[in-house]
Amino acid sequence: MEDLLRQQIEKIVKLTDEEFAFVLTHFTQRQFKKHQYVVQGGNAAPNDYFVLKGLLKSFYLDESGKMHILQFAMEDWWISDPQAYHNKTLATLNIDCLEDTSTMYISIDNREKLCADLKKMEYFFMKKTTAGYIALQRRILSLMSQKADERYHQFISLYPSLLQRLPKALVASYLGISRETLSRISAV
Amino acid sequence: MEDLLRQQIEKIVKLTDEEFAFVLTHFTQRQFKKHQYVVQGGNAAPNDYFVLKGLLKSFYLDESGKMHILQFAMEDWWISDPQAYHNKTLATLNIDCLEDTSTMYISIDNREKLCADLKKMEYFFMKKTTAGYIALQRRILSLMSQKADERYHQFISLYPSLLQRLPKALVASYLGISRETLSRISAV
DNA sequence: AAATAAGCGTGATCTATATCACATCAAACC
DNA sequence: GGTTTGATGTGATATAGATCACGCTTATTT
Repeated sequence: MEDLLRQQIEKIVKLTDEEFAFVLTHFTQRQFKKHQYVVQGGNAAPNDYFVLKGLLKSFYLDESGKMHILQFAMEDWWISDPQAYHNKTLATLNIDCLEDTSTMYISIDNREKLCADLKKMEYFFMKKTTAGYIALQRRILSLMSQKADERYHQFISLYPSLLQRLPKALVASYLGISRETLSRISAV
Repeated sequence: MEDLLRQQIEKIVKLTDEEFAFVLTHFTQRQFKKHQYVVQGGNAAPNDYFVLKGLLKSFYLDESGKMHILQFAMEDWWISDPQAYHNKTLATLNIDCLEDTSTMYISIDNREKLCADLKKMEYFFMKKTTAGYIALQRRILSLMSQKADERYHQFISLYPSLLQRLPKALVASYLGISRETLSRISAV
């Protein structure tokens, strides 16, 4: 099962069995059930979760109580409150499970140790973060330059498998539109 | 003048004079004039620019020709087309100068060499990228959860000095609102 | 098996913001 | 020094999308 993690890392840096075993000592496994919270706003959130199985969402609740979804994470994806994680502050985001979920997480302290001791892993995280940065920039452009229907169609073509596991209302929230408007958009 | 760069790096990692001299060998200085393009969509964009003096913007032109500003960069900031830079692909963004500008840039190849030879610098870039990721996530939330006037007021309090150097129409484009709407928002 | 909640669609209405159209003033340029 | 260009404000109008309100169906829960 940890193979999933190794495969992902090895897409970027090659590891010996010993090195991967060493990497693994920095991770902890943890299971969650559907509806269970992984991170709650106001609490510490010192872990970054790699998803082995299942589906989660991270979201922000604004002053009026409206939910805004920042990210989904399914198999082979990572999820955290990055600000709380890297700056060791309290979470402003929430993360909960849309399905029963199995994860491996690494604490920020373990990550810092791992990067110090195995520079390959620092390189891996660098690549991962850079790719994430580029994806976020694309999402900003999409929010600024595209209409609701264009964003929905882009989502459909970008994440067809994810779409099938999500209620439409959550997709709408991720895209920054109301569920009623999304419901009126033709899927094709 | 390179002091500005050294100061920024040393906020995160300490460098000896020799190390900084070595870092500097990976950078090149370049001046640009107001209105001059630094990166043009469709061309290669293999450099990341650190601003010593001046002001630039990066922007995307959508199919209808409308401009969407992703970023400004003034003294002590960095600017590039991250996707073109890291993936060594052609630029989809444009970068031009709002004032006469003086920069130091590092090519992606030099950056890779520098990170390989001086791990401290890999750590520095890691921190910088992570901070950027967090900032982009905040901007996404702001676009999704805040009204035009709230975003404008947040911009004013976040970047008061930048505001004074920018025409309002560019601020509006950065915030994802029309210049007319921004003009109708009271500044206080 | 009944009861409650979640998911989805759809009509009616409202509203924030875009768009179009000018006018004014300052700045840059020939 | 006169002229084009850029920057800003503001009225009038249009519209994408939000919000409110309802019904129907399918899952969960007890």
